[in-house]
Amino acid sequence: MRFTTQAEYGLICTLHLARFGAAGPVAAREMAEKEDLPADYTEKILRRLRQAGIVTSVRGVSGGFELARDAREISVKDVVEATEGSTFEINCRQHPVGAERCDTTHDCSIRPVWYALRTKIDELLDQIRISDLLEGGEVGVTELIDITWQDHGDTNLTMER
Amino acid sequence: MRFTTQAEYGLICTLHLARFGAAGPVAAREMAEKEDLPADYTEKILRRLRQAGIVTSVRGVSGGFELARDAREISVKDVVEATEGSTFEINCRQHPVGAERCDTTHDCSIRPVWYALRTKIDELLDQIRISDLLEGGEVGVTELIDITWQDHGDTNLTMER
DNA sequence: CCGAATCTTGACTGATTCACTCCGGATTGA
DNA sequence: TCAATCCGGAGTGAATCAGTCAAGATTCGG
Repeated sequence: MRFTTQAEYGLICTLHLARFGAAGPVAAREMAEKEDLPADYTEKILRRLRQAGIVTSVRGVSGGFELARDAREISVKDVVEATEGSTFEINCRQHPVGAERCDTTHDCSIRPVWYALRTKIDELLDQIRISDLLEGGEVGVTELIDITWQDHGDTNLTMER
Repeated sequence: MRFTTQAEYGLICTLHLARFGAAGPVAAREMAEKEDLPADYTEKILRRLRQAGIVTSVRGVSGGFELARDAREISVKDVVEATEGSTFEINCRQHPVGAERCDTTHDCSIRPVWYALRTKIDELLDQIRISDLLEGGEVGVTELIDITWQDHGDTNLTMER
């Protein structure tokens, strides 16, 4: 199981706009060149990000793309869902293993595993914002996530231990 | 992102053996028929489970497959890794987005996200054992996982709250 | 108002993966 | 010996992936 290049490119583009987009819209071609990504494909990804409301586009000569909102308000989950369509797909619906077995009326002890997994994945990806990836580099982000995911919303937990 | 049918079939087969395998080895064809799975494909999956040491096989006329160890000692992660090869693949190695960018010497703030996600996924799938899926049905398993995943190994936490 | 730069949409394509099937063989019990 | 089973690997059609390409719409500078 893996994410396709679209999620990766989507994050790279969003991150690029968060870094360099303050001065005004960045052209897709320029972004692709700077990030060393295939130009036409980059345009396609940016289109998806726009359709999802993550970036806005300006047409015309000095047009390009900008973040639609603050980087703190854009999660990795937003970008992944925009580019891949979903974070973790439950097979029961789109790729059922036999119509009967995967019907919701049929009792299946495996199904809760996939739902739990999806919840877990979404929780993590939703916690991580584009702003978190902007500074601190790889080491900084690693430390940040380490803290974040031991938290689960109970802020006293770490201190009490 | 999703798991292929192999993970699903792998779980179904392992679960089948946990349920009905006590009396002796179950033939692949018989299992496929009872579980309504494609016969040849089922054999292939069982082969992978055997190669991973999850099941053992007995050849000859009344041969078949049995669990290699107690169902409590087999996690969903074991089965997924056996059938799919891995739980969550980090693209940086197998599907790098440009050799330079994904080189380990290059600082990449996105990489920690994928590593954190893999850790999360593995944690959950490792906690859930085949024995957990045997009884209680879909509702029972859902409740069990709900409890399990709020635990994170700190057993006092739930009580103290 | 023309043309260059840009975004927009959708069709198209080669490579890979998925979800199987098929076949020839090895092993074992009756 | 023979039938039932497992074993290993090759083969196959369909879907998905990772892009490309072409034709059009929009905007700005001159």
